[in-house]
Amino acid sequence: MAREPSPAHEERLRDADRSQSTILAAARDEFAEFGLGGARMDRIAERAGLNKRLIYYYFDDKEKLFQSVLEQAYRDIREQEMQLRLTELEPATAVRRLVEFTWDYYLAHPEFLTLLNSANLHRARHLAESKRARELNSPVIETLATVLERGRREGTFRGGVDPVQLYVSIAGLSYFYLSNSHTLSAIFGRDLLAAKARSERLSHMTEVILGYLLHD
Amino acid sequence: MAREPSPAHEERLRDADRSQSTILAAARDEFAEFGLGGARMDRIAERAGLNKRLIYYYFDDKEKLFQSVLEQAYRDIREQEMQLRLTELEPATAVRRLVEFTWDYYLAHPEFLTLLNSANLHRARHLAESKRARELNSPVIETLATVLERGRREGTFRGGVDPVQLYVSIAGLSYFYLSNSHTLSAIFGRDLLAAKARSERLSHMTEVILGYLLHD
Amino acid sequence: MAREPSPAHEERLRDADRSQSTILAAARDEFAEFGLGGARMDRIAERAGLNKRLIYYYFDDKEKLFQSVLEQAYRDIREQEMQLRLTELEPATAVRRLVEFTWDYYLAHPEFLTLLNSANLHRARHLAESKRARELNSPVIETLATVLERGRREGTFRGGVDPVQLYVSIAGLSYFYLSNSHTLSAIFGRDLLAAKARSERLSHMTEVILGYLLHD
Amino acid sequence: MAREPSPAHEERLRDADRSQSTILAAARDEFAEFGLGGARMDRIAERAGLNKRLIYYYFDDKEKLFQSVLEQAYRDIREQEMQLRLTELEPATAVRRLVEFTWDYYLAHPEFLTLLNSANLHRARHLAESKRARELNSPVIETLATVLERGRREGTFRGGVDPVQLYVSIAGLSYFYLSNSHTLSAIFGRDLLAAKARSERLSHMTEVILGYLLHD
DNA sequence: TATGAATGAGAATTCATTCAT
DNA sequence: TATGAATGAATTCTCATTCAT
Repeated sequence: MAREPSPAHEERLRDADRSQSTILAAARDEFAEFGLGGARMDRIAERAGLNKRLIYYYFDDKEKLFQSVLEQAYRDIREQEMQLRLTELEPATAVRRLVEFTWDYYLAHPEFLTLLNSANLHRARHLAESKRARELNSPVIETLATVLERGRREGTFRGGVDPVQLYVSIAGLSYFYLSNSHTLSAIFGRDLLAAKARSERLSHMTEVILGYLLHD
Repeated sequence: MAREPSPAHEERLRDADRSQSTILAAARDEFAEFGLGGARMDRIAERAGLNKRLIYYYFDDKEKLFQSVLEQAYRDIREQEMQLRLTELEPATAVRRLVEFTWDYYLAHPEFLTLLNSANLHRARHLAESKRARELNSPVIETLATVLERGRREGTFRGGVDPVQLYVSIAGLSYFYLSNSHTLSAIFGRDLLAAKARSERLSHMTEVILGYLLHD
Repeated sequence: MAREPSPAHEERLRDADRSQSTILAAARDEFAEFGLGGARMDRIAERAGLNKRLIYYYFDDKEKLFQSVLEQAYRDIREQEMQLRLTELEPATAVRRLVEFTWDYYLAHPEFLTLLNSANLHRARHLAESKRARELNSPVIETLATVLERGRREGTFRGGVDPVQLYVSIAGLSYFYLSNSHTLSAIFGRDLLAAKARSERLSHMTEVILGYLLHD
Repeated sequence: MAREPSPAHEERLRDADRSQSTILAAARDEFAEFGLGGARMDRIAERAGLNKRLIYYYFDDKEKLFQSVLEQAYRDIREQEMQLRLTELEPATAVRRLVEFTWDYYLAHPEFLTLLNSANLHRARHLAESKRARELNSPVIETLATVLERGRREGTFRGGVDPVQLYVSIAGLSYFYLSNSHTLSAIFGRDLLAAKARSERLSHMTEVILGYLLHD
């Protein structure tokens, strides 16, 4: 007997959705703070203000929960990248914009860095098992290719630049500095996250990337 | 009456040293493979072929063991950096040499990357507690400053380049690619560690750094 | 919407209470037999017929478990003391009654003695941490004060007797004999817990206390 | 070939004796502080400033070491009791002297109390295994019998007093107060070891014992 | 959908004791 | 007589997971 879903049913569904989101957010914070090995299901439940059993109900086990958190993290950054509209800008401005965006996003979402680290520690097993791994590919790569090509045609950019390599380089310049800010700060004996240090880093990175790309 | 240490006594001391080194190596591999949280003292003992109790005898607990492993890892890379003799090379060659060295070292010592990640996940607490943290500073920074200055005076390099920023950038270009090779491979759907991909990456990085530094 | 707890819910709660009581009783016996240091969490779980993990679930750790056992032991003896109704008896009879009660209680609850010894070995740390320490004060002290005062007014008891001192003395006469019965038996070469020895001890103690209190 | 012991040999023997005494003292303190179960062989070696292996060389194992400590503790108090010369005093003075001595000794040797407690927790197994257990019997018992008899003949003491019972009672009055001073202090909320409290306790105990013994 | 109670398999750490010299 | 190195068997405590409702 097919029935119209009752309002009560709908409400329960919304509750269910909300619970899952709450759990995902709590798990993301826990995994980000302690890594996959150090995260505690108990604490995730506590952070979420929900019963531990419910986590298992929705996500089966810790590994699958981590996988879901990881996918969500990728979806989040991809969604932001989608807003960039780089093709509407001058090539140099577009690249500068991408450098800034990457830097700002990593700064605002430090959990993204530690989640990536955890994923890689486990040899990206969690992505390999994800059917949607390829969907997590950045939309920026395509855009960047267009930007590079236009820059080259305009004569401002050098040719022969692989957009994937450039994308990875732009990410790496921010990533290493921020992901390792604690050890670097300890070793250099100064706070790499102070406002001045941050702005100097951003200038440097922009200069490196544009200095490399731009013809003289 | 102070006595000469007997040969037997000396040998025992060497045994003690050897045991500690063996444990450190085993722990390094275990921590690199599973992270601090995922590492198992049992497995470390097994890898070392020594009694688990002995680890505690020499290193007190897991945290201190990790700290020792981390310090050793830094000492290892610093020792290699010391051999570089960059000042004896032309500025551009010196920089190229440093890019290659960094890349090769990370490739040959993937455990260094994961150890760093673990250390940062724990906010470098283990370095902060290390009295020798500042001693872990890279000797290359000084050398790089000299190289940059000479290049600028010769007119081949641009001026105003902070050697620390550049050092971090060179490291970051290799680090991100290698540390995240698993997730990147999954997402791009190709093996980033294949020989061809590796040589392309090295070329790209060198071009980026030298393209940025060199005047035209 | 707050709901009435279901019968099933209530039963589970009762189970929880029952489990905690079972654990407490098992722990009391184990601590009494082996002391705090010699007690084994494994054995407590076995005695309780419950999973070891559950002990930690309810009592956090061994120390807190001991503290709970200790508080319970005090509550038990205080509850019995509360039944004594000493004020309804003649002063001399009341004191005799208290001596007998103390003796009988220690005889019937040898675990109380060893628990006290353990607590003192640890400098009463477990009581100091108990918010309810002061509540464990004996209700008998107050009663004894009344009894002593009435005896003095009647002219049968001597004056100037501190009820706390007397209470401690009455306890001490039984306590030392019973708590140290093993060493004393070994040294004297006779069984201090044989029926005859026990009745002689009770007579002696009563004579000491009343001989001291009573005017002639 | 029987030889005269060489001076060097003698010296070694004295060293050996000294080592054993040092170990015994260290063990006594450790057992007194932590009980038999809580004592650590490592700490005993550390306290003694001697190698742990040496303890096993002289005392076989932890149990035998405890037994030796216990025997030594009894020998110490018996030796002091031997100096009391109670028979040279008036009966009442002699008893008062014994009460004071017991109190002072327990105060000065709190380790004696905890050692006794530990011994009893283990059902005096360590004494039972000692061939010299009966030798540990107090010489005071005999003396006390003489004193009581003389007091009775002089008409100052009541008759029918068992010297063993009295000895136990005198010990018990001090023992309970001091052995349980921590719990009692916590429960009564005042420091039972403060100077004033101590002198009040001694007065009370003397009054109890003499009030019981003395005719009017 | 939601929950408190319960569990088995580990995991870090401890400890008395022995080895080798 | 004396010692530093080494060990196996516990022991406390943890953790992901399941049960029962």
